[in-house]
Amino acid sequence: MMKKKISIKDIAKLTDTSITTVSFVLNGKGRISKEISKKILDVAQKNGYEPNRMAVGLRTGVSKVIGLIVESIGGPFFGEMAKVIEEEAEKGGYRIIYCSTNNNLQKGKDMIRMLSQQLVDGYIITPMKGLEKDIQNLVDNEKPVVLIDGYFPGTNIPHVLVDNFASAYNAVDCFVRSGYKNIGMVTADLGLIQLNDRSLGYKAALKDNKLKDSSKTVLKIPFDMDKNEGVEAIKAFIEKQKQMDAIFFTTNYLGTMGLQAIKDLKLSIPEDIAVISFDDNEVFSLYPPGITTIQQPTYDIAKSAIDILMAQINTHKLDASKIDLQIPSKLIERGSTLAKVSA
Amino acid sequence: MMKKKISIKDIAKLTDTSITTVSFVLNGKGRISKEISKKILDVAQKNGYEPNRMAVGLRTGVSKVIGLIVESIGGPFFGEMAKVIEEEAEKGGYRIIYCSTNNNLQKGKDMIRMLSQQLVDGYIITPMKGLEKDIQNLVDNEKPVVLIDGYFPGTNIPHVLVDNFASAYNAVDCFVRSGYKNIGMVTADLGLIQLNDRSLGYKAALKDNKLKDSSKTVLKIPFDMDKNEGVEAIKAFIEKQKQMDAIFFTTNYLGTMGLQAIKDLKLSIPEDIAVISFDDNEVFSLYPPGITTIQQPTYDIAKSAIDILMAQINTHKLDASKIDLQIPSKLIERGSTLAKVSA
DNA sequence: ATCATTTGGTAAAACGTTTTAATTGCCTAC
DNA sequence: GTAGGCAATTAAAACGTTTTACCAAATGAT
Repeated sequence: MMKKKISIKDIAKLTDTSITTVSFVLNGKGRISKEISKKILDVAQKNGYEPNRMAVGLRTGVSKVIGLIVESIGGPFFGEMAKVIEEEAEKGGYRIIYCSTNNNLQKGKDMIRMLSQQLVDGYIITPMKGLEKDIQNLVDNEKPVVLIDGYFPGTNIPHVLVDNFASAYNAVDCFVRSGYKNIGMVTADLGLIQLNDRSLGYKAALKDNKLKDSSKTVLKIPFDMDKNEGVEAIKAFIEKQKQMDAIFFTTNYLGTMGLQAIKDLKLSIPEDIAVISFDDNEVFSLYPPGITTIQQPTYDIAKSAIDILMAQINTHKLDASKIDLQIPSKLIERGSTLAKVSA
Repeated sequence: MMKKKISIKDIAKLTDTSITTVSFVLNGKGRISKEISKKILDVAQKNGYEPNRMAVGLRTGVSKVIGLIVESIGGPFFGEMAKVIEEEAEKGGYRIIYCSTNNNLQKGKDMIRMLSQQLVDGYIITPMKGLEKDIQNLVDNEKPVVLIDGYFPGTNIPHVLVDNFASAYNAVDCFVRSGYKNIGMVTADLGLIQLNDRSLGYKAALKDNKLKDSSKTVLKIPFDMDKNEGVEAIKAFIEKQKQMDAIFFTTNYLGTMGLQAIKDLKLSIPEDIAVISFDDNEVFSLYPPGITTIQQPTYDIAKSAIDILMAQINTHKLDASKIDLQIPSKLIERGSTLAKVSA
């Protein structure tokens, strides 16, 4: 059965022309007469000719593949992104090769090294601490790169992400508008700039609202803590901060851990404690009384990222080094931040 | 800056040997003396030599890439799978190129066609109606293929999936054990064999338990219905079936729609209605009182799939056509199926 | 009529590898 | 000492494209 793939050479033979002619016709390059063109196109069509990407890649140095390196595709945030990126890339004839690092630095380095074996034409990467050198190296070698969801302060690598500072600021503002005054925060210890920006936004908002900004109101979950331990830590935190009437979770997974903790403590939302979490997801919309969240504009982020990458790929001399896109988020207000009734 | 990639030819020049010698040493093939080997290895190492995958691919016809075609990587089920597959593939030096079809048949066909341009060495595909021909074609051309999450009845394509029949059967059994007798089902109209198997399991269990099996107790949500419409449909269904005291949702997304519907109707779980859903996820564990779910063994499925694929790739003559792996699921019992108290 | 230009087409090199078959020198056996 | 065998190395072909440079014939200008 195994019908051999047909090559440009076969087509040349079949149409009594030369390899060059066929290549020209197929790529619309040289000047070939209508008749011959038609004949070649017909034969190619009929035999289902598809160019051998390896050969093209070898000859041209272009793979038509872009590398997507994310922390974990499992999350609700990246799944959505991946979809958009893939869809958009496909329009330009590009495919996505996907790798996840699971926050493992060595794995990240390995992935970059592997992909750089003239395998991909560009990169979309969620940066992690320690990868600066490797990524900068790509940029220096004139490989198109776009960072999403984070960036490296002080470097010139284009990036697009949500406006973390403003988002966190707005969250606190929302609490304040509803009458909450003792606002705690739970964040993670991943060394990620985006989390840091969220912390800064939180602190700035507290300050602007003349609320107490004690380091006591902040809990940092170590990056290697598992889910159960995390829940316990949050429970302890809540019990210790008796006066706290609102909590801001800086990531989606912290938010669900927080809900578990609050449930375990048999506290009610928002009467005992109001809640806002980063990253909207199904849990938050469904969980009674509905959890107020900061919805990241995943579509916009992904779209912008791939657009910028494509622009770099297509026009070689584009200077993308100054691109710093911070996209506003949307605060989805739900029951967990209803106005406080009494004191 | 742009340092040219070093090639095997460069190494040959640098070490005063031939291209062949270098290739042999690097691949541990020919018989080359220790000294020369060492010299070559050293130079290669020092210059960070990496083989050009395109060239290797062209010459050998092996791309070291496998294609993963799924319905949507967004879902909780596939995100997890993708991770395992990627991890496992990497051990064999393979990378994953990923595409999603969004249940669009043409897109599925296109993806297969694109990937087959000698781009990938094997496929892991979640099958959809209408793709039989295209996939069978791959198999006929001796491309390794493994289907996950579904299969084509009557064809000889290896597949691995959860035991849908038994899983649904167990769900009904669980209801019965807890005293529920009027058990409805909500499923989708996607033409997927796995959903069909779940329906069969449900019906068989009803029959074995001598419960009424009326087509009235089954709701089929059309595949093109959006979320809100779906919720409304489920609400109407519940209101109409007054005597119904338990519902089985055949997929994860139907389950969350169902929760929304039940919430809207202000019914309480499990007093007014007991619930089981396919596909465990965070919502179900968190949503009070905890929703009983059928947890798919994602790890096992993914691991088996990639293992079978690798086996096919590595030993060309493996006959995988008879592989039909149905892996048991795990019923996670939570509050939504607590024993019924009275009648 | 002659030279320049355009038009339609092709030969051949190159991309970086793998692999087959050949070459050289050396050793062993008779 | 010569035929055969083995060890170490390499030349060259091939994978399927793209592209440069060239060629022949036809057209146009003088």
